[in-house]
Amino acid sequence: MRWTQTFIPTLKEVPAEAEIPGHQLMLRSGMIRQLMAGAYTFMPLGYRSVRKVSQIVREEMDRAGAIELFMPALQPIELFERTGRKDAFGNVLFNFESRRGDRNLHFALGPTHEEVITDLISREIKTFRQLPLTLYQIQTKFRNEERPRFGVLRTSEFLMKDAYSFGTSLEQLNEAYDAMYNAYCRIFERCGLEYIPVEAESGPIGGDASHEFMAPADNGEDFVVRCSSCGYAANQERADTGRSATVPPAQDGAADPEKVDTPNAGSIEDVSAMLKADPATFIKTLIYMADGKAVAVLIRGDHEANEGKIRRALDAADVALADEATIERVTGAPVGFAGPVGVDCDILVDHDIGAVSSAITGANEKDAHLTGVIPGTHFQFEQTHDLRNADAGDKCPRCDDSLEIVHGIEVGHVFKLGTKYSESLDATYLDSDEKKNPIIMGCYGIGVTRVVASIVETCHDEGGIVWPMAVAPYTVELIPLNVKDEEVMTVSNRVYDELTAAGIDVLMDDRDQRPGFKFKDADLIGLPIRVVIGGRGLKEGIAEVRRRSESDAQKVPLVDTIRVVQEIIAAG
RNA sequence: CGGGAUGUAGCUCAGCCUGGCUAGAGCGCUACGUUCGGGACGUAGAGGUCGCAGGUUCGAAUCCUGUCAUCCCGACCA
Repeated sequence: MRWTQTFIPTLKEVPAEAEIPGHQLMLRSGMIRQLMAGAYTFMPLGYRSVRKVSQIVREEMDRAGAIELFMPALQPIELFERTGRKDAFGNVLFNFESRRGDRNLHFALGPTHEEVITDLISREIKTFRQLPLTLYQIQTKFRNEERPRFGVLRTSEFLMKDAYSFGTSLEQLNEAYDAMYNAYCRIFERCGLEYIPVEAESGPIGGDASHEFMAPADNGEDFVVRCSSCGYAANQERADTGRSATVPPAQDGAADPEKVDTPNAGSIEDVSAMLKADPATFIKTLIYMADGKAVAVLIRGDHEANEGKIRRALDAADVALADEATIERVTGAPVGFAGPVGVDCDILVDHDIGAVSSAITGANEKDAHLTGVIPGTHFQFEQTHDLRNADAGDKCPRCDDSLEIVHGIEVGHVFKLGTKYSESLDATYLDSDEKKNPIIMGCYGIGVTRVVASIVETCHDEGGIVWPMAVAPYTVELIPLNVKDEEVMTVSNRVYDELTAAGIDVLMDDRDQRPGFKFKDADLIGLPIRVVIGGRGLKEGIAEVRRRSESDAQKVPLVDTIRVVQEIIAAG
């Protein structure tokens, strides 16, 4: 492709709306343009990378035995009502009505395709002989993001590969899951994207039923907890801590807690400022409703409660913070003054509480707190649990080292669904005993446009993008330094034709611009290999070949140019 | 959805607080000339309903009210 014949509007200045490097670079390199918040046009350059990533995804899905199909983005709302996800998605689901003749039809724009594919399978699959089967598509998804962010990283419309496996047994599910997991590793490796597979929150199936693939990036919205010695990695919601139970014995003759006035100070922050005390000496008492029953959850003041862990500790199906009325009934005080001493419900205690020797807690009385509260003495408990988010420095659950926290971008997710959708949409098969069973499903997603954004976000230097070879919009940027010089252009055109004939994606910057200008743009758009043809080099019969990732160019005899480029490509 | 900020030329921004003649700069763009190996220079130009609507005022980019849009922080995220 010749630059003058395509459409690559680069920007010298950083657009005001872009905050993070990846967004700035995609805008500046002319890869994307914004239409509105959360919706972007992929320009010719950006779209080439999208297609390269899509192609890698497609090849690896095919290799893993998945079969491609293409489903409608436009879907009847009724399917989401049947699975209960109309309410679960809430405002995130685009749904609207439209007239057709004298009828009013109610549609959704697909946020993902479990419903559509399960409905399809329910109609077409009759017998165990037709299974297992894994289907996938690469399609635009729609989610009404409350807050689109970071350019193409978080949008209301995005390109996603979604795959669904259907089987008759847990073994078939595990086989499909493993195949997808391995395919994902290959995909991210081929894309040149650093990734960490992490254990993720997986709902009722538990265990290893869900993994997220995270690209480590400072601007990532997710937190990954990992151990650098044993490789344990999990997202922050899921991560276990290697802490153990500590139940202190009751102390005889310990002084009673002292009540202090804390007018209008209901938060840990307020009270710690008022009493000049470290939040780590507080016990935070959160009143939760677990399957309709109130529970007081005790967490150290400087920690974050984790609802998933609380739910599992209580073996409850549903856990949520209690409403004000419940809190007042249980504690006898307004919100903000709950404490474990004298609270009228069960208590659930985090591991770290046992180690607090003398704590500040709510007094279960308006505008008052207790100091000198001794766990095990002033309130009793028989067991402690892991109830909070993991933190940097916590002990690893698998080895003796400690955990660290890194930011990450979620680029893929594999999930053992089980029979949630097959049951609600009646997707069943007949087994060899002629018995009807729900099909066992898995779902597997990769955000294609998000992968592109993650690569740009993580692969760049001061000058611009530094594309990994496999996903670069073009592999080579060929720069004739002076397009008015006939000899330079003759040679450049020849090299261009030869590179093209060798099957190499080449972009020739044939614009009538000064060399410095073109070099800057070349660094910006960041193609992996730069070939420069200039009058000076021509006198010596050489071209300059430079990898974008290296600072020095090598002088190559003109006749060897193609070979050298091919060698660089082969070396990756 | 809660909090904060911004909206002036294609882009980046000044001007607004303290209202006043024809609304500015740099970059980009057009023409001509000089230049030509890391974002050149000169000359001459084009380009603006100051987001939109209403109000206050003799007079509004500037003050007030509303509204829309975008961005940031937080909540949410099958």
